Amino acid sequence: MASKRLGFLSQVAEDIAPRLLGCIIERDIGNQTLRGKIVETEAYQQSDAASHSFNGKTPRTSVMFGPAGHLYVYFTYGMHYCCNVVVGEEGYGAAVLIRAVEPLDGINVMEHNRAKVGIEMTNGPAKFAQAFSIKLEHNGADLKKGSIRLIEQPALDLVDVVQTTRIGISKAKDVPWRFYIRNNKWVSKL
DNA sequence: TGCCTGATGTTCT
DNA sequence: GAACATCAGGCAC
Repeated sequence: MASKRLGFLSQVAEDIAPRLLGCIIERDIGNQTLRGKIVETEAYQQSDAASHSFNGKTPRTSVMFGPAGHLYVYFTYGMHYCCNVVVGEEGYGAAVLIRAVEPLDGINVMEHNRAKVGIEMTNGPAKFAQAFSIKLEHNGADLKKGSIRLIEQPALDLVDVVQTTRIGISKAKDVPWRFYIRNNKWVSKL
């Protein structure tokens, strides 16, 4: 019964993170549909000290241990939400953080949500979550259906994908699991 | 332009 | 009680 769609999400996080670049995120708000292209991701998985799942399953991280293709939303720094795509085998805590997207449709709604225009709308994980109005209530949402959907796109040419170390973390900083689209202005700084 | 810091709340120890 | 996968504003240069 499992849909063939998003089947690639059952691979390991560091393989899926670059594969998600170029994929489309859709978000229904009222009678509007926001669409954005993923341009920056980071991989996190259970054996990784920087991952929320590193210390095992907790009420907060239980979604990460669930089936792939769901949304893991967490609240951080007292004021921000970040959203991840749960990946890998069920029972193994892995996810890919969506760090930045390129707005395609519903840009006026994103501007309203962010009170910003241009790249400031979505060039960071918390900015993206705010622009798309993704909050804790969406934790565990199914990305194959519902109001937030992930649309698979053909894999990008590897020459267009840049792989670097992750940013904004204090552990396992040397693990090169951050991926972004080369020469894309919507990628977050640093 | 780039560094520094305050804001803020959930989670875990 | 401390850590935290952040952001934005203020200030120095």
